[in-house]
Amino acid sequence: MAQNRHVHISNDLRRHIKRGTYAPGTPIPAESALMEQYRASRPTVRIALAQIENEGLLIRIHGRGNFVRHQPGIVTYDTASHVADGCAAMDTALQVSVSKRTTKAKDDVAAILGVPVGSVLTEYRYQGHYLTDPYSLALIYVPHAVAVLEAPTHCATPTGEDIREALSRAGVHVVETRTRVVSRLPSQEETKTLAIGAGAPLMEIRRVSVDAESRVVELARIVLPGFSAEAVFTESTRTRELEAA
Amino acid sequence: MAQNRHVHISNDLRRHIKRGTYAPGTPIPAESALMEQYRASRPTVRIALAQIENEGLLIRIHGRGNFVRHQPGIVTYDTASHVADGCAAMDTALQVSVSKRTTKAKDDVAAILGVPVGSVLTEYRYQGHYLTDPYSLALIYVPHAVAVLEAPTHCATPTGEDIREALSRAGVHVVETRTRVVSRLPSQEETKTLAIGAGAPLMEIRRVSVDAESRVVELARIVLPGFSAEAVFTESTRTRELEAA
DNA sequence: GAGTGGTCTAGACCACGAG
DNA sequence: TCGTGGTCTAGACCACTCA
Repeated sequence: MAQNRHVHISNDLRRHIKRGTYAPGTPIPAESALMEQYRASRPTVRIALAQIENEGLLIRIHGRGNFVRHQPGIVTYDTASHVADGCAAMDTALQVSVSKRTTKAKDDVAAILGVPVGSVLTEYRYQGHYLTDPYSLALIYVPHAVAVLEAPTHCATPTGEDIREALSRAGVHVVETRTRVVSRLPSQEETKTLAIGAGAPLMEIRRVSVDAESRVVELARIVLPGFSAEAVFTESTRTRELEAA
Repeated sequence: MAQNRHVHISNDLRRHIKRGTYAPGTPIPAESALMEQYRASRPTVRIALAQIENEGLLIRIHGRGNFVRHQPGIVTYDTASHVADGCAAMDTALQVSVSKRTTKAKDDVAAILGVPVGSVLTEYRYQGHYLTDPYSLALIYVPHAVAVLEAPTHCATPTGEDIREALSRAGVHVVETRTRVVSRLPSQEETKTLAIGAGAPLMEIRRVSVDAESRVVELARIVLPGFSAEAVFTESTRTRELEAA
C-alpha cells in the first residue's frame, strides 16, 4: 500500500488522530516509542511527524512532547459577509485577543499607506486562539492622521473586520478595498506565534482600505495557517456595469 | 550567523542562485560534491536542497541532477483586470497550452456545478510553461448543457479567463463569480505536473461563474505554486450601495 | 556501467522542560 | 536529573538516467 516507510507511519498516525485514539491536547507516544512500534529509525519517524505537523494535526514542543492539535473550523475570510456582530455564531472556544500599540511607519508599511516614513500609526494586534492553540494573527495599521480608535474589548473577528466598522463610526468611510492573497512558507517568528511547522503552508492576506479621497485609511496583514483558512470573494458583473454607468 | 548547518548551506546556495553563479536551467554541483564543499553529511545537504526547492529555486530530477529553476514573474490572478487580449504584455517565454476533453461529472464536480452525477462536461486543461519549466495548471469544466466551446488556439491566459469571454460570445452571460482561495500542500500528482517539491506551498483558486438564471456555467480549479502566485481582488463599497438601490 | 538522486539505518551529542 | 525533542553524522542500498 504505502511505498515509503515514513508515509506509512504518517498515514497510521493520521488515522489514530482522526479517530480520536490520540485525543486533542494530549501527547502522542514519544519518538523513541514510535521507533520501536514501527521498527523505524528516528529520522524516518521524524519525517512522518513533520508531515502531519504541517497538516495541522500536531504541535511539537521541544522537551515536552508531540501533542495532538485541537481542530478549529476553517477560518473564512469573506468580504461579502458583513457580520454586524462578531459574537454571533462564534464558537465560545474561539478567542481573539486584541492589543493596541503606537508605532512609527517603517518604509514598507509607509509605502503602502502612502504616508511619510516615521509617521505615527496605531497598530492593532489580533491574536486568535482556539482553546490552548493559536490559529490566527492579524496586524492592522491605521495612521493617527486618519483616526485613533479604541481597541475592541470583545467580539473581535480573527481578521480584524471590526476596525473598519469602528472607522465608519469615527466618520471615516471606506470606498474601496484591495485584497491580495499569497501562499508561502512561514517565517521563523510565524512558526512560533502560530505554533505551526516550518513547512506548513501559510495564507497571507493583505487588505488595503481606501476612502473617497483615495487616502489609505487602513492596512491589514492577516496571517493564517493554510490548513485552517480560506478566502472567499464574490463578484457581481451587474454592479460593474452599474459602476460604469 | 546561521545557527543550523542546513540553514547555512541553503543560504549559501540561495545566494549563488540569485547572483547567477548557478545559472537557470543548469545543474548545481552534485550532492556528493556539496557534501565535501560544506563538510556536511548527505541528509544535511538534502535538507538544505529541499528548502530551496520549496522556495521555487530548484528542480530536482532523480538520476539527472538538481537544476536551477527559471524564474518566471508572479502570476497574478486578478478578477478586476479584464485583459481583452491574452497576448498583450505576455512574456514570449510564457507558454500556455490548452487541451480539450469530454468527460462525465464526478460527484464533487457535479455538486458544485449543480448537475447530476454523470452529466457530460467539457474539460479544458490549461498547462502553463515558462521555458522548460511548468508553472501553472488550470482545469475548467463547462457542462455540455451550457455550451460546447472551441479550445483557444493561442493567447490563452494561465488562469483560463478566456473561457468566460468565449461563453459570452456564445450568448452565455456571467452575472456573478464566486472565488475561493486556499493554501495547501501539493498532492503527489501536483508535485509532478508543476515540478515542485512535496513541501512547496500551493495556491488553489476555485472560481464558480453563475448566469442570470443562477445556473453554474463554469467551474475553474486553478493550481499555482505559492512562490510565483498571488490573487488580487478589488471591491468597491460604492457599487454595493448601487446594487442595494 | 558510472553517476545521479531517493530512502533508510544506527547512533551520537545537544537543548529544552519538568520535577 | 531525566525524559523529551532538535540536529547531525557515516554509511548502506536502491532507482533512475544516460552514454
